[in-house]
Amino acid sequence: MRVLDAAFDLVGASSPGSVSVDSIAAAADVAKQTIYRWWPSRTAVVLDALVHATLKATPFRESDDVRADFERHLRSVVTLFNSPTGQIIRELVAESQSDPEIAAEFRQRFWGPRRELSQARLERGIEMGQIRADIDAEVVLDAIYGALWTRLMIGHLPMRPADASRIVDAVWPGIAVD
Amino acid sequence: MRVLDAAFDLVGASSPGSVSVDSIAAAADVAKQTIYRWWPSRTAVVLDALVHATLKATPFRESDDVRADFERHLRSVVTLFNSPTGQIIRELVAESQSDPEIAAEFRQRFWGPRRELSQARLERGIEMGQIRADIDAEVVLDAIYGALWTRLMIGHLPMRPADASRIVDAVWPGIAVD
DNA sequence: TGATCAACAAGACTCGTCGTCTCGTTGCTC
DNA sequence: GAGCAACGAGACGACGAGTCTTGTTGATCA
Repeated sequence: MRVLDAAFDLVGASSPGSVSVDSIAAAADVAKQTIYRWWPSRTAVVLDALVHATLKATPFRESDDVRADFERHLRSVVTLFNSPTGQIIRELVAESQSDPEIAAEFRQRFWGPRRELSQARLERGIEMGQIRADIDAEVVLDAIYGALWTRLMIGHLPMRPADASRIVDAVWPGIAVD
Repeated sequence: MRVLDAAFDLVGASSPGSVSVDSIAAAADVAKQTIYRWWPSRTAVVLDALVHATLKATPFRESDDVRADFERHLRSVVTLFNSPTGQIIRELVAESQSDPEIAAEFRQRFWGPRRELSQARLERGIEMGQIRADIDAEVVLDAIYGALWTRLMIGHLPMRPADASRIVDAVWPGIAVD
């Protein structure tokens, strides 16, 4: 879809919030009305572009070492956040603050599926005897991934692949068996 | 300052992004030009209102038990995020995504000072022999506080005081001595 | 071949908000 | 009481979201 590609390129390349529907329409060589025929709002286009572009991004590899799997996955999240996709995510989270519907849809279509993958990996780790069974999975995942999400949204520090290891270093002793 | 009070009340009470300069001016019984005489932009007013309202909020108590201090502080952050101030923070982080100047000022005036307090407490903990000296302080703080910041910005789960304890439970074994 | 119709491009339009500008008023200072 | 800075009130221009109109295209079916 030309519209989604144009939205992805424009939002990913420039600073969030600076991309108008007119510019997306112009870049996609499409009439504005055509965009509103298929999407209810500007942000819905951007959300669709994000979901469309990240369907296969950052998969969760399942080896026999849960900790290594998490570290690997965190590393791919760092790469994703540092890519144009990171700009799009920033824009959508920003928009979510003033639009509950976008917030709900963002959680349902982007956040939820990824959270479920992480959660499933955590539970498998428990079954495999590598992770304690009495942890609060939500809190643990918020601590692990929240570190990166916060850097994405606040921008107080850059994200580097090595940070993935350090995050796991910080959290793992609290959840590992023994 | 009537303008700051009005901005705080309006933004804190309604959903972020729905408060215009006109409505702030009307609520403060002030001409719009007066606002622009003292602040460069709408968001600057909101940021000022936030800083003004939280000068003394969530202090860091320093007992001889670093872990208890962090848990207590996290609890106060939960309260802050669940209050109208949380709405204002959400709005400012959202605005930061499209305005680098606001982002920089938000980090400098709100995020920075609070981060320094946490960092200082962490370092004192190291001196006191309760925290390992080889931790990455930034990553540890991002994991601890990022869990709450992420819930604030994504809204996937509510924040409850008990979560403060669980966050500390999850992270502490990774940073405590022994 | 020709009628029908949905999707389309182009662009005018309304509406709300940001930020600027003008003008007349207030209240303080010398 | 003259001068002046801050003020209230409100008009104004710019801009982007979303709607609406008009004329065109291209596929389907008789």
